[in-house]
Amino acid sequence: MDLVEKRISEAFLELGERRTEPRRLIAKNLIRLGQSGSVFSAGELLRKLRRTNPRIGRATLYRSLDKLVRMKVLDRIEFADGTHSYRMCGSGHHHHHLACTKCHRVVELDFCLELGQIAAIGKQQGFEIADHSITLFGLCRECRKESDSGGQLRR
Amino acid sequence: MDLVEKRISEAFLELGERRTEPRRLIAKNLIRLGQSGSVFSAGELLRKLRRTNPRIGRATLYRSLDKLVRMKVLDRIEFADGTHSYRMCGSGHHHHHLACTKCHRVVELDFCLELGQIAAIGKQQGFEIADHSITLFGLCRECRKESDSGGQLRR
DNA sequence: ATAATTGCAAACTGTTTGCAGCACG
DNA sequence: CGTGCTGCAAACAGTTTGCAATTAT
Repeated sequence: MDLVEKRISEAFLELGERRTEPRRLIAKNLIRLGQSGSVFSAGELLRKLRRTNPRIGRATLYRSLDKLVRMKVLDRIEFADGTHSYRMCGSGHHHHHLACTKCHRVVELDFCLELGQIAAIGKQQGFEIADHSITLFGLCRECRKESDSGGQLRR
Repeated sequence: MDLVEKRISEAFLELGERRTEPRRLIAKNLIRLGQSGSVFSAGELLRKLRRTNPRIGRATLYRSLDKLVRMKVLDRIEFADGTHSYRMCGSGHHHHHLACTKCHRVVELDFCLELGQIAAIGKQQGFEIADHSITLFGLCRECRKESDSGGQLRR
């Protein structure tokens, strides 16, 4: 928790500089969101921030999110339908995601491709591979239950 | 080539029904795009369609693209920056992508995760996993050359 | 001081919707 | 002929930009 807090402020420091009020507020909220493992959209977070500080600017938030994603403190998860959400990285290290296509719940996964595999593909295709993303899609336990018990409407 | 043509018209048939002029035009263009392996955005394709038929509607194209993606005739590739492009599937079967972060060139890859691995994760997390996507990101040969020879500006 | 950062409003991009009329079968 | 499909225009969501005012250092 203090770890995350530190990573956030460091991230802000590293690119921008100043320790400002809006950034503090954003950090505070992200830390809480990190602890609960929540998945959220920019809009949702903005609404939440504005409950505390109604005058916080949309652009300010977007600028911060960008920064934090680039610093890999924040994950941006792309869903199959083209939408995306944010989520604090639970761990500092490389990982992938398992996402529920119905409720957009997201689980962090530790598994990965083998490095040799990636290297081989890179060489074969003449690409210098810098990164990769793996996302598994499906229904989570809860959403599965709901669909099981009789489709959209029960009688 | 006739394979693809067939898959496109079948896809149109399967969901919608009618063999209409705009759909024919879209199919024709997609076949060509499939042959050249090009990656394109909805907007680009719309512009191209309108060179032949300036009155073709934006919505018509979007509706068709949706359909074709759902039928897996067309791939929608999500880039790390949140944008996406389309590309005809070169092969009918399951595959993944390697994308250039600079020019958005895309290569189709045959490799995949092991089924056992996916099953294990699903069981462990209580998810019913239905699908997954893997995208490798990096610089393609051409873009690598450009960046090598002296950053943004040479003297 | 002074440069970074902010809030605001307007602009923008890409996509979706509602609907009257057209045209496929 | 009837209904599915189309083109249009307007609406929409999410994000970005330009800028004058504000604020951290």
